[in-house]
Amino acid sequence: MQIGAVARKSGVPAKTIRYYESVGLIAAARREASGYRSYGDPDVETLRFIQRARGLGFSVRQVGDLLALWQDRARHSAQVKALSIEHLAEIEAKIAALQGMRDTLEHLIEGCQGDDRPECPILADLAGSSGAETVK
Amino acid sequence: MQIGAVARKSGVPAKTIRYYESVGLIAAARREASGYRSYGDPDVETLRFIQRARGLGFSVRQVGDLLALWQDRARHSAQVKALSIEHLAEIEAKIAALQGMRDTLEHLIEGCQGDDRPECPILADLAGSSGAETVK
DNA sequence: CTTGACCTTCTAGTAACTAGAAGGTTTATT
DNA sequence: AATAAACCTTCTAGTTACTAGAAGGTCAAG
Repeated sequence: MQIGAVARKSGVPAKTIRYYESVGLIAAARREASGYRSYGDPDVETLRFIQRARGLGFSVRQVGDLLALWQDRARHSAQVKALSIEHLAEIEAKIAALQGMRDTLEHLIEGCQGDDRPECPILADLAGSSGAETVK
Repeated sequence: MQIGAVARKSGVPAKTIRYYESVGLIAAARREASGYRSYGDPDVETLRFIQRARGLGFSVRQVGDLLALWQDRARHSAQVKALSIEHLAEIEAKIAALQGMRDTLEHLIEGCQGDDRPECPILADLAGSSGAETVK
């Protein structure tokens, strides 16, 4: 299989596959006589695994760790769980930060007339007019 | 005031102030005979404004727009409101995406024993074992 | 023998900084 | 005067995870 076919089957763009190879997330592919990369079905599986893990927000580095565990028959599920819990915490922190922004923003937007006059509590807040503070 | 003082007063690191200048978010500062950048109190206010807007998640580009509106006496609050609503939508989209990840991840983590055995529903899911799907 | 669909590598751009290097200026102290 | 400490300057490069584009090689069909 050439890279285009793997890309179609896995859903990972060919450019991204080359990128993953370049950063060492996946092993360098065998080459055909032409110099074209050559893949097999297991490679498609690997790319799908990567795709899903990335979809859950794991960083490429974390995906590398997961991949290693996946391919390690002697792994302990505790390792996978620990990695996942760590990532979950990061996600929750991001959610909390975004919710803080959302709440403040919603509040400010509500207070803004949104007409052709210049008065605007959003700008007033950003300017530091002591009003509703930009989240603590 | 030199850049270090403004940095302390505004809370924006000197390097970041230079960066903001380099990308045109703030005007190039006047220079002292020495070549050092020179600032006044209004500059501190501007940087605080930027700081707060960034804290609400506005992109540097958006902050530039907000800054322009802030300094425009003829602005319409509707413009500010529109920009903010747009940004709020982006934030909510991010929150939703992260919540999807969190829910899936939580579910998978719950199902994982986390012991010294290799069986792991997290890896199984990533491998595409049809189980709990990686969010729809 | 040319067209089209593939493939290759390499460079650079994206967002928003941050770190570090190499070196100039100012102020205080010896 | 010399020197040290604390500032400041510019420039380069690294961070994350790709993506776009350029220039060019390969292969099958017409």
